[in-house]
Amino acid sequence: MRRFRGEGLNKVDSKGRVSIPALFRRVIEVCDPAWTDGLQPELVIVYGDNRKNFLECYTIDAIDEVDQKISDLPRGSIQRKMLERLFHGQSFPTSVDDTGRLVIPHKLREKIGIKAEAYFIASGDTFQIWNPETFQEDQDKANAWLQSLPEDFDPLIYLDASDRQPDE
Amino acid sequence: MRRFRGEGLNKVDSKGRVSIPALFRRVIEVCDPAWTDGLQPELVIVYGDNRKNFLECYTIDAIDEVDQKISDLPRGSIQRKMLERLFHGQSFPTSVDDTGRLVIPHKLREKIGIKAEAYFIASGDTFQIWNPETFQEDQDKANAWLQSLPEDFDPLIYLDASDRQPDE
DNA sequence: TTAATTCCCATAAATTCCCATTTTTTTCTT
DNA sequence: AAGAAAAAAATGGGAATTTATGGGAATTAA
Repeated sequence: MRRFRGEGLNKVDSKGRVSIPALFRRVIEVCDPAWTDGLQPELVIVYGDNRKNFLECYTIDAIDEVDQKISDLPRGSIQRKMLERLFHGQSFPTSVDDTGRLVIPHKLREKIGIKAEAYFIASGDTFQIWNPETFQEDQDKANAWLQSLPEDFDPLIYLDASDRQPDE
Repeated sequence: MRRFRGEGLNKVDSKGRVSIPALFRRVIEVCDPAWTDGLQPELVIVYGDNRKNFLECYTIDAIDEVDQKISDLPRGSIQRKMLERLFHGQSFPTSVDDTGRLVIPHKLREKIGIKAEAYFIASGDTFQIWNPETFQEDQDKANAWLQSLPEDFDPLIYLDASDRQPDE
């Protein structure tokens, strides 16, 4: 399973069109089982979690995996209802056009405050679309936190945490 | 099997006509075995569960699946009787007209309190029609619940629950 | 025969498609 | 290693199509 990597800043035109970073397009293509050369690879934009001020973009493979897990949850459970609303309701299926662009609907642009430019950043098997200023603020916070750590602290130490039990 | 995805808010006119979000129409078409280009694709509105304040719309494929399961239940059982009443009796078969609209009968509009606008939201292999205000109230509750969770809580964590055994 | 429903047509706005140009990156050649 | 040529990526604009919506005539039902 290919993963997204990298970041990018592109212009958004008056129709809401924006180029997807070329590296991302390769991943979107490979992760759409129905895609073949010449077709427009599909993806799904999830936007419903109002605690997040960015759009989360899923490949078809990634969203299929989520859908499968949702359908494994008990019918009628509150968790299932919430996740169905978020991933089935508050999401937007779309595709990459033949010039490598995506159309972000007006409503979604408004939601995250995108005007003339959109910032893209990889996040594992999804990527995020931010208003550049909003992202910068978030990044500043992250940097401040890093600054607060000891000079020789290595963030990689966190990786080992996943080997341990929760109460360790 | 295609699934519904997305949401939409459309006007209801004095005749009860309302446009179905275009993305939903594609799914309704594909999931009607009898449909072919030019025909009006069919669907079924289920409205009998009075604990729900929305209409649930089934594609032909989806309702066929439900019918099959009902007919597998023992004749005369209380379960079968209930489901037959709900899905066979308290349901309304209809079709999408050639301008992409649906007519919601007066009785059904009244039942869920629809006046000038109808809100559509996907829910897997069905979609729901709500009075916009009613949905918003429901969504406000969901949001409040999300807000009450820890800052970094990810609803996706529920998905992993399906990997575990029930008593784990 | 009134009222309700269906059918048919019209239009404005939004979206998609198609093509052209610019910019950036890569490759080739000297 | 520099510059030229080629390829790929990003961007812009207009035409064509689709969507959402409104209204009237024809048809059906009560």
